Amino acid sequence: MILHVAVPCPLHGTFDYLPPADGPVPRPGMRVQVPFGRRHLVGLIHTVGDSSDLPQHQLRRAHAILDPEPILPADVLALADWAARYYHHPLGEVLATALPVALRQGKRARAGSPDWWRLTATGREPAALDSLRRAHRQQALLQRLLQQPEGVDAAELADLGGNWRQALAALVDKGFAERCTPPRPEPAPAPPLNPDQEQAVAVICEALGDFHALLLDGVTGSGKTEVYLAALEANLARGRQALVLVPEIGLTPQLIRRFRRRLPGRLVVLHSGLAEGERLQAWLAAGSGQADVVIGTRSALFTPLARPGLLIVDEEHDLALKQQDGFRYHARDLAAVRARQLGVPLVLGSATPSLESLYNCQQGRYRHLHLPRRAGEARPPVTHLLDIRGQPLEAGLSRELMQRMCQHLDADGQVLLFLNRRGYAPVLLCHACGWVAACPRCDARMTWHQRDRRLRCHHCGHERRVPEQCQECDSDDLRSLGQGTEQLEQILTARFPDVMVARIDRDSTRRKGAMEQLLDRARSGEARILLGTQMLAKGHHLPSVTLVGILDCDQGLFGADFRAPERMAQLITQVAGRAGRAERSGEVLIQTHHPQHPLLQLLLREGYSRFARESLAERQAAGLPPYSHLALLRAEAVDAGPPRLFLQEAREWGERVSSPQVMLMGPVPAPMERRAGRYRAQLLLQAPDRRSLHTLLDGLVPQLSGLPSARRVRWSLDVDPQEML
DNA sequence: AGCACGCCGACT
DNA sequence: GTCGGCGTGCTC
Repeated sequence: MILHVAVPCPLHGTFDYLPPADGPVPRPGMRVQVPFGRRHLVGLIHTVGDSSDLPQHQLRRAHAILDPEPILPADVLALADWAARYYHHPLGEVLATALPVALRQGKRARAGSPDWWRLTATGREPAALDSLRRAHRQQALLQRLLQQPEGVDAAELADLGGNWRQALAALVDKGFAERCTPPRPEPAPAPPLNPDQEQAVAVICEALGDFHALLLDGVTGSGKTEVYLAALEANLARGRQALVLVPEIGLTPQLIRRFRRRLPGRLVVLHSGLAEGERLQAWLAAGSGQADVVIGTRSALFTPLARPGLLIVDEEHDLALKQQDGFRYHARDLAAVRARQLGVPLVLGSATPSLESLYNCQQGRYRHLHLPRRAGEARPPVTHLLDIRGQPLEAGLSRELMQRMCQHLDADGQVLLFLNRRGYAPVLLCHACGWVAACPRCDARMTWHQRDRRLRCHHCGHERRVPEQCQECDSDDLRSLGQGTEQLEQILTARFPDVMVARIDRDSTRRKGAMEQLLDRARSGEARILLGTQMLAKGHHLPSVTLVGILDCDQGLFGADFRAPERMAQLITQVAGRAGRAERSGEVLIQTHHPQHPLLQLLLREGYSRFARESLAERQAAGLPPYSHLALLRAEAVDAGPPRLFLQEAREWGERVSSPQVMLMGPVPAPMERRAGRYRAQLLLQAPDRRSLHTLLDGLVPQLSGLPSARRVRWSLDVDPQEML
């Protein structure tokens, strides 16, 4: 018997071992402890065979099988295989992303007791709460537990932040709280669906039990979540589990709470922010079938499911679904592979679907479901461009936008301002000599953060104090250029002293729970001006926003990346979607220096779907994805020479093995050549069809690691790159 | 990746 | 004479 084992190393293929002398019968999907060179690694049995390409005497014996049963089912192994081949990434590393850290390290895969807690009879007595007057954390926790006497999932207690575990232990010590079994609460009733939603739900339910790919294309506020919930309920009623992927878990606490309230089964959450043990327990609960719904970020795609029935990818256009380093997979694309393998439907949801998914609809590969109307009474917002050419601006705000803000605030409305630049100002400039503060490690300027008197590079994280004088001429006339969210907040606080301003960006939400707190203030109406970056654009339900202002959309019009216009359109549409979601209709104002720009005109006059259709036609004419296929070979090093040399050699190899229809472009320096102290370059491969691209990569990738120049660089291959940076 | 081996320069 | 720099090779 020969074990073909995948080991967590950047090496392609599997390694052959003799089975251990004793222990369980080895089967694919079990972990094995193996000697590897001078080390001992935890590998995964990929296949069990009866022969090896190597002579018997070169094989070593595995030390031990670590699992009594496979921890990965055949479908996850098959998915990993497919992904390793498609992304040309070492199988062992692919499988490593599939496993929770605890299992990668060889810990036992044992399900613990459920992490659910409730108050004891003593704990429910008023005296208990009184006795905790001096222990705020314990008091808050007890109050939280009082709300749900039948028990609370520890994952929800984490919302309390801080050291809640310690407080819980104290309550248990006092005899106030105890562990309990998860109750099955009565789910909250579903609101009535409108005909479009009904129709979408009907199609999804019809598809249950077989593979179908469905694109749920619903304008913001159209009630996609209700469609998911209805589909999840139907799937649960068939006794099946579901997997729901979201771009970033930090942005979806509301969604999770809603799922918990509404779904009858047990829901587990999987993301990188969880403690190792929590993550393992959630993962095991999915694999054993104890969890009914798994909601997680991209790596949750690899979660074993005992009785899978439905896959959902929410915000399928979102970039965060594609891993940007190491094993660069796209969770949406792999979800399609997994759904097909499992024979279950895949639902991709978005208000601004990716061009790739729309193309798949055109080709008849995906079925296109539309939710063209907002749910309930909500009407679509009215959108206008504000021509700011030659206009005086204050912190980036035009007079007209300021006036409209006043009107909306006077009318008891709420205002949301979007500015995609955090910090006080993106440039610090010497007015005497023109010197600007630049990052020593990147080809980029440092952003001035006035509040903590520091300059920060947003590309590498490099920080320094704000200099008092110019570093070139010693002048102390340093000025800022451009504006960021911090400056905007300052101006608004000064201009509207009676109105609370909530700034939501990476700096103001760094603290755990800070974002939820700020959003709560917005939702309660306490804060009436909200301003922020990207993170404000994503899916938050802010029902009383009546005016949305986009301060600067012009970068999106002239991006170097061919996907820049599509990203801009998605962002504008998503931000605009925050306005007028309840009974009030909303207004959206977009400041621009290019009011006549055809892309903006098209988006505003015709809407996102029409914009997307036109963009697809342009892609077709230009032979760009999805009408062709790309792979990007990147290399970086402390010096500029080695990356170019490596890529040049790669190109020469590529030309030798490739068919003439595959184009090799480069090597060229990356758009920001120096970043974090390293010079970066790239080689772009473009092919009219997947097959010729992959034939080339099949021949090329094995050569690369053997190249002498490969040792002098860090290189990586990105199949279907989403960003050319 | 990790960890060895190996071959050259500056130190107790 | 050694300690250690990182170039090179290998892992079933």
